[in-house]
Amino acid sequence: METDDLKTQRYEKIERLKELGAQPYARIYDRTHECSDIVENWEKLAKNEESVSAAGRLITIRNMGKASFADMVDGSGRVQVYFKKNKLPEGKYDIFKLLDIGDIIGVKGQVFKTRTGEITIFVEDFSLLTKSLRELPEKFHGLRDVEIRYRQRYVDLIANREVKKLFETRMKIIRHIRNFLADRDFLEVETPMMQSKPGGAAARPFTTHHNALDMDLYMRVAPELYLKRLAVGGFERIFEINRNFRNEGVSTKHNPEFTMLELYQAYADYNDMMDITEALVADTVQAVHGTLKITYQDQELDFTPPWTRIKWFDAFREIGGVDISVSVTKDELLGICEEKNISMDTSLNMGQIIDKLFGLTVEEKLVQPTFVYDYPTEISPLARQHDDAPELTERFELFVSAFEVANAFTELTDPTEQMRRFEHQQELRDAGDEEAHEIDHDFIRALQYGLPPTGGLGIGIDRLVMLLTDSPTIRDVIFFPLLRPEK
RNA sequence: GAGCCGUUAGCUCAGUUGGCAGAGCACCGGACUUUUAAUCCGGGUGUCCCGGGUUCGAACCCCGGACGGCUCACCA
Repeated sequence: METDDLKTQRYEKIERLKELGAQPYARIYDRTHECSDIVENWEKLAKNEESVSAAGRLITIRNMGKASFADMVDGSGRVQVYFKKNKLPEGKYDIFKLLDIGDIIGVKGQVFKTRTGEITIFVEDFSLLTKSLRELPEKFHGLRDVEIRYRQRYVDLIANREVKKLFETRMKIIRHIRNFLADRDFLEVETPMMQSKPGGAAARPFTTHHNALDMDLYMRVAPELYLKRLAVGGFERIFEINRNFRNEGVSTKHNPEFTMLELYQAYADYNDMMDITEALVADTVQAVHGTLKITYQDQELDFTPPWTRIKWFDAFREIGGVDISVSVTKDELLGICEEKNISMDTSLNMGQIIDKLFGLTVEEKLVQPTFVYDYPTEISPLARQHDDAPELTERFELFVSAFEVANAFTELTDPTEQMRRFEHQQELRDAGDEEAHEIDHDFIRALQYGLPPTGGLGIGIDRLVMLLTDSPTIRDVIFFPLLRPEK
């Protein structure tokens, strides 16, 4: 046999099937049960001698001459099917013999239990519904090659059932979060993904172009500034779960497009945001695992509230071993880096250095859920400063297993102060910090109409899903992670 | 963007000192009417990622490239 030709073989089989009266690509099939229903309710079904119909993909075939067993899976699970030549309509067994692993079929028959105890459909009649032209990966080892798994996720989902389960968990987590927020009277809204001015986070955007209007547009790096505009408009409890796009590195924790929850609550502050974060995450962990203690990459994580809350400068000193105050100078910081053998790009600005140093000395040690709060104003351009300490903001981040999961603050509502912050950002930008904010005059205008005191929260959904599914890389929780094109 | 590692049959993987390209599953042919990674007999289906080089001879050694993974950098 020539090589090319599994597909050739299968095209030939299609012709033979057609000659035998089978349609290789059927329109529809009426099912009475899903596979798992049949397995769960088999006693009743067998006793009543009910004829059931089910459909699914053949994943194994054990041929024994004039009879054969096969396993069939549908969206619910797996069931065994039994084809016996003299129980099928005349000539139908010849059609069965032309079926391959990977084909999708519909079967009709009675349920019974084999002498080895396997619940099985005794097929009285069946139809080919969709012929498969490609071989599925080997049944025993499954599909391991991560490149094929990510590029051809459809094969991964067929070959590795636990991958399908993982994504089902992802969807359940998101649904759970939506329900949690709906129960608390939050409305889900949608704001622009394409923005003429990207804002709301310190990140480099993707650029695109609108032809008819001949204008450059940016894929959003965050919905924040639009959501706050809606808060100005009178929406007191809103959230958005949607994609953000950042034109930055790809890693086990970063994909260029990722899913973010942002929520805003009027007449609330960052303490309320800590409470809602704790409740939302703990509730979701409980819903997925039935417990608040889970394992992530061999680490025990305990989500039982209350979680540790530590001030940013206290964390820096107690956990990072960096004893500084908010009046620290750039030279002092660089001295500390040298002392600690941390290589630091000296051209970075003050905020970038202090943020990076915090990341390197503190974050990696925050394994159990920990709120770090009261961030420097320098690195928090959209957060409200403390009344009695304007160099600090009412902002926190949540860390779990050494990575950031949430970021929240009491929103800055004073348009004059916001303008000052934007102007400072613009200076940083002019000095070479490409991630610093541009001035958004319309956002200032919105604040001038009056944003009520508001608390805001962002949670990285992909990272939360990683934690709850014990996934070592973000690519495992995104159906189609970004890869370079093939060939 | 940098360093390290990987790429061999549809899939999972071996491949000796540089000397005819291998196994299991899948697939094809045959046997088998309750199997469970069914079993038994027969069959190897290949651009060894790509392009150069060294050599009598390269999957193997050297150079360049592609894609992927990990670590770092950047970030969430």
